[in-house]
Amino acid sequence: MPNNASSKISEKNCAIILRAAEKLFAENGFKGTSIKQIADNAGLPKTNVLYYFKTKQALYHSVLSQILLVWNSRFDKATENDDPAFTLADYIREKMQISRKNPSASKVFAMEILNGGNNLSAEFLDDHKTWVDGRKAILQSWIDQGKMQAVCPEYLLYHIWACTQHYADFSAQITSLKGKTMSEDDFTHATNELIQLILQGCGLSLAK
Amino acid sequence: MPNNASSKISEKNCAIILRAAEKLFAENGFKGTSIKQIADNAGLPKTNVLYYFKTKQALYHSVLSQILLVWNSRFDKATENDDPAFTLADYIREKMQISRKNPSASKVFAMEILNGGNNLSAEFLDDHKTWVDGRKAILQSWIDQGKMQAVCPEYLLYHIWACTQHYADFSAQITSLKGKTMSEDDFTHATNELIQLILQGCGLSLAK
DNA sequence: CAAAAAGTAGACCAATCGGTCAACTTTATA
DNA sequence: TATAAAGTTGACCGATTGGTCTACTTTTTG
Repeated sequence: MPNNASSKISEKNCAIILRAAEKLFAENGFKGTSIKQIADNAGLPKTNVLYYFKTKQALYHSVLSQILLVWNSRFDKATENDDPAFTLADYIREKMQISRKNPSASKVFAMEILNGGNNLSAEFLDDHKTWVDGRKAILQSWIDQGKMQAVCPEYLLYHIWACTQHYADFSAQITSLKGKTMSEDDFTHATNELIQLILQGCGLSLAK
Repeated sequence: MPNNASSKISEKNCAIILRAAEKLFAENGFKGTSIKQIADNAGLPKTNVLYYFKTKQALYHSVLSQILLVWNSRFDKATENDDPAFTLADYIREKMQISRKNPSASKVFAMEILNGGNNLSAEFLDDHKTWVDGRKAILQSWIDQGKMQAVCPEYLLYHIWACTQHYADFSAQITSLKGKTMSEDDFTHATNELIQLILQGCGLSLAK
């Protein structure tokens, strides 16, 4: 567990371990995943995993913070002067891409929240709240400017998260209903349907 | 584990055990919950739990099927002649009520799907697909009749599920952001916002 | 090139877990 | 009320788990 990602070996092995751990935690949960499983999946002996990550909890925390680190978006930098329709459509597209490209990350996060979110740092929670407050303010200003219909910004955000994350978290259900996993085209279709639903639901449109 | 819910004692104890198990499975997952914990929570010795439910898996399956049993809705009996706006609003209201009244059930189901859904019976999966196919047909007929805008019925269902279940499954995140748990009024507000979003997103309105 | 640091790895351990067994008490029934 | 069935319970067991210890090899570095 080199704090400064020193050597090449350490960097490579940690990455392999984190990838294996993320996948297994997503499939079987924290308690349902053993260090041995992670080690086998990473092609390393168990002791080696414990060498880089002192405890299973520490490894889980690393997986979690690695996931949260990547979750930034162009919406982060949106301003009152931006166009709501374009900005929201863009945000939805980004979140759908994350669900498509990294479903395991979404699942681990979902499971963490589902179980109470007690492993999320106060720091992350603070940052998250700050981000949400910022987005709410921008949405409200768009509403005040008459750029979009008066909806509650907070619940709008919840609904966007819910729908986009659903395609990662509930992929097993969708696969079962479709009889096959969602293709690239299916994802594009779902994304367009969702953008249309949300924008129109807020009285917005992408048409120029 | 009396198959025919014979005696009063069996009935009562099974109910207590199932309630405790549902709560704990929702909080800690299948592997994260021990029979001892369930027994303690139910106020019974561990052996007694194993007397009614032969294995932990069997208990989990009982919890799961008990959850699925309750999930019927007035939408089940909707027809082509019904009003889409009213029917969908009603369905959303029902699903939001379930999230409010029985969040643990929703969480257990979510976790099951998240982990692949391998504990759901082929029978349930079949019934579920039949239900979805039926709803899709009704939605499509509403569209064909010009009663609502042309949206993909399948994805619309996904989005309704995603949003309504979000309020149960991600309650920890919402609580963290709000600084308090959602009140009855908050839930009503969220429900109205969601109904407005979905209906308007489908070109519908509740106004007479 | 030698010493230190980093990485690898098997043996091992205490704790916990799911589940069994046998002995007992309570409840239902003929 | 006698007998069977249902319910209760502690003792116990093998398997798995997270984690430690020690010894070894490889890599880095002065």
